Amino acid sequence: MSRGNSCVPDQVGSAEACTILDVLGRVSGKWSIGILMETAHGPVRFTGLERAMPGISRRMLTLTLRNLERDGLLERTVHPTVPPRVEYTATEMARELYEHLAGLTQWADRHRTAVAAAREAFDDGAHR
Amino acid sequence: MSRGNSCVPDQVGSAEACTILDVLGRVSGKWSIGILMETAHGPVRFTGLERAMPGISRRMLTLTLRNLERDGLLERTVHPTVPPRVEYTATEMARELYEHLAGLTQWADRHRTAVAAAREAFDDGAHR
DNA sequence: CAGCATCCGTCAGGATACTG
DNA sequence: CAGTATCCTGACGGATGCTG
Repeated sequence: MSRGNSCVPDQVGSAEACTILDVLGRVSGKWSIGILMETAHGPVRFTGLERAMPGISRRMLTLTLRNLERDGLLERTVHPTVPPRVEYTATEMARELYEHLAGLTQWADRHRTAVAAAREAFDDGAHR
Repeated sequence: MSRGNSCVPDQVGSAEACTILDVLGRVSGKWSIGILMETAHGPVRFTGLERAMPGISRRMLTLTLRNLERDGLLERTVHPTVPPRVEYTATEMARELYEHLAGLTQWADRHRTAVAAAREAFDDGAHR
């Protein structure tokens, strides 16, 4: 999903589609949602997040945190101690967003078997 | 977003995060949502979709249609006439999904200015 | 501890030509 | 008309080493 989407307006229903794409772009990264979930219930430190998201690289953790902070979804608090201590917390806005995402989860749960069946049927009939 | 996500289970809240990522993966493509909107209210032909989505390439139109069909979100009907005539319609499942996506649009609308402000503040303080 | 810099592989997606 | 087949580019994301 490209950031900086300029959303050209001469398209049927584009305004709505672009808005959705815009917000999806904010959370469709591989780690964004996990981090939002992790920070939803209070401050978490950098290392804490690293442990909570097995497999994430330092680079991606930093990048994802920066993007979420930039959009106002995460609050970053630096305690000027030594060693440094940085805490991340999801903003109210982010928690609201998560509520809507939960709606998608419910949809997925309801139609899980239907989707699986459709896939099987499709992949099945394909190579024949 | 990688398809075929195996969703390793030894992660905090991973089940939920994976479910969301899974459904997001289905619609976070550049054209998926636009096509779902276009086909939500009745059958549309290939060329019709091509016209309705300015900028899309034949390749991406075909790929997106195939993926949506594979997941059971689109129904593909071939009329064996000459010239060929193929029609696509969103399934009931897809229309339900779109309802939930609309929730995201509302969130975006409510927080549009807040997000813009956060970005400006962030980008502003960055190079100083 | 909490990062930034660098290199590199993979893949979504664009452009274009060809076909049943 | 409705695709398939190639080629190509850029963005996303992984691995690793260095630092205030």
